[in-house]
Amino acid sequence: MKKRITLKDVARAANVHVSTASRALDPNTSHPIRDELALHIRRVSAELGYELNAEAYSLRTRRTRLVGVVIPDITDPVYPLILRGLENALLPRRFVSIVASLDGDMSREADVTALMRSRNVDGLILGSVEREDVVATKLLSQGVPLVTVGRRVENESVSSVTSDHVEGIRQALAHLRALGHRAIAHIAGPQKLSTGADRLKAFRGASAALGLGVSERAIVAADAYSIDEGRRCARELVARATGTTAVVCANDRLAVGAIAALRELGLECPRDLSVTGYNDMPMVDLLSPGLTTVHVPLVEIGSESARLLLDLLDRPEPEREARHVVLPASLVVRGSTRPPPP
Amino acid sequence: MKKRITLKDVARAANVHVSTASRALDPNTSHPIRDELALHIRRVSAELGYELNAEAYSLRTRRTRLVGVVIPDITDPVYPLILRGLENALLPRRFVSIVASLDGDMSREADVTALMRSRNVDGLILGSVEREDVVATKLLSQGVPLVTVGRRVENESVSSVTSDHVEGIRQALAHLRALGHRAIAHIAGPQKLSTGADRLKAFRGASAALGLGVSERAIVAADAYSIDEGRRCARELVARATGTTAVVCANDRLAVGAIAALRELGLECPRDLSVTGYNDMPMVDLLSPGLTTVHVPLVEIGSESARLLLDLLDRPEPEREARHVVLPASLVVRGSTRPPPP
DNA sequence: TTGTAGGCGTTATCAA
DNA sequence: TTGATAACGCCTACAA
Repeated sequence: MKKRITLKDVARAANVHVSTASRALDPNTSHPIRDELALHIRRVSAELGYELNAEAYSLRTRRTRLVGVVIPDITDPVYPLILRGLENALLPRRFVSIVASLDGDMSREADVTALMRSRNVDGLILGSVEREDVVATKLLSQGVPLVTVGRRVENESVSSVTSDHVEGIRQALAHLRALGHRAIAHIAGPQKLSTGADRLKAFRGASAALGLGVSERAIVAADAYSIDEGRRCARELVARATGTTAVVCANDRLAVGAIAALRELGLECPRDLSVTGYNDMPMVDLLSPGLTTVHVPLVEIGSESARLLLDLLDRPEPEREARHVVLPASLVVRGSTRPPPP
Repeated sequence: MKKRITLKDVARAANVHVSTASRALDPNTSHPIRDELALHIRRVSAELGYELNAEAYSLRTRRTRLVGVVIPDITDPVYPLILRGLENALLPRRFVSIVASLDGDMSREADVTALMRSRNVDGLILGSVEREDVVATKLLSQGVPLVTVGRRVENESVSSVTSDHVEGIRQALAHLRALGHRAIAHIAGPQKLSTGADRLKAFRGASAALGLGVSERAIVAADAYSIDEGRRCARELVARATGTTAVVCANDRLAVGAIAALRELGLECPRDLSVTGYNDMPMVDLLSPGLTTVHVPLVEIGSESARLLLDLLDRPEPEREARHVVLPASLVVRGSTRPPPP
């Protein structure tokens, strides 16, 4: 590995002092430099192929242009899309992310964020938070710039980007009702998570608004957004909510598990029971039946959360008010829903 | 944000000089320090909650404990698993990765690796390389520690971790042959990629070994590992390779696309045609029919490649010979294969 | 066995 | 408008 060009090399080649070179290369500080000279220095720098040394810069300025990203489970297909959005927004600003997946083990949250802090990340994007999240709360109190993505914490002073659960769930219910369904069950997400709670609340609200009675026994909450939990909840529903003709699931994985469990019980979707999901994750259009689900702009959710964080970082500490962005969600109808059996 | 504890703080609190503190905290250099004193310093350090400043350390030692990872497309479900393996191997060594997805645009490879180099990554893990990869070749010549994952470059001096294509494809063909198939086609991967070329070669080899004639018109190569290309290739096969009863695909996405295209043409898999994939990516077991495919230990491929890179980094420059790890692959039979129609 | 001093590459402050 | 100098936090000869 050849020795890298440093600022000193550029300065020497341009016959100026390093401090002058430093200023000339940073648009923010190049004002005092004679235009002609600045141009010369920049040219020399380019010729030599000079590149700013990231560590030296960070050591001096205490900015790393590094953001930490924590997600619950990278094998959940929604996260690759969110990550893509993040990158799209981060790279043009020359920020880089270090990503950690908790792989379903929330107890790792503290360790992982500690590791990121030890790397002096400028800010954190958290996709793994619970509604009451001790780690997030502590980070906030320590003044770490924070944005949650996909989920919220109850504390309103943490910025967030989510989808419009109220509208998404409303559309799912309205669609089912229009098909003729009246007894509609809900497989809710974990109530520790804002998504689980928000969608359940949306389910109750929309049911009432559509004149659908909600029986408490037609609601069962999953412990995790997994296919297995979807299976379990579907079995429970079948056992205790007879007469149900449709089930709105809080998430695609729950829906996929539910459909599989129904099949194992001899019930065919959509013939016997209609099922909807949430997220429109990749591949659900290829299943048989294709999943009717609430489409969420996952890539935009990612890029928006990065933008929110960059915004925070651009602002001086006192002006860092939290913002809450809600992106539109809308139903996409496929094969897993149809009118109820006669 | 409170001021962080520095080594100087620890030294002051422990009544020693910073150099002593530095030595005491690094197991490699603590030999000269009096055991008792070293212990004391470590205790003080822990009490104060001292953490090494990553940038200062890197600036001084030219090591960042950062590795760059380049993958072709993060929305391809095989990569999240590979990334998980990478993390598993990297985190215990306190290495962190910065990941970039090319999103199918190979021309970004140079920029992305340049960005990573500008961040002074200790090494690179490349999942996106072509067989003749100019970027990889240049990086190698610059002495950058390099490992390719999932794919190889022709240049043998770049370490790689791949699956056993020969055995995987052989098992797929043997299975089809045992079911009674004789006219077996191949949807090959892009021939620019080692996986595409290796699996095609394996297909020819195994066909010969099993006494199956290979008609050249029963082989069509995709331009990318995408569902759409799978569609296109399947249509082409149907048009020109009549009599085919089974098709071995170089990749699951190609297989998924092929099955969809067949259905659009009124051919049902597996009734009319059997199809196999490669990778056993998530969700292919949930499709109808479930995909018979070659299972590849993706997580292990990831962790092994990280281990290979860490190994390189542990070695002094001259001793850095390349290694090529091949992990076992084996067929998992599901619903997409059955005996040919009579 | 411990302390001293210099420097990694950069930016910020102060003089000129 | 430019230059000199110190400092960011750490490691490592070299000296003691």
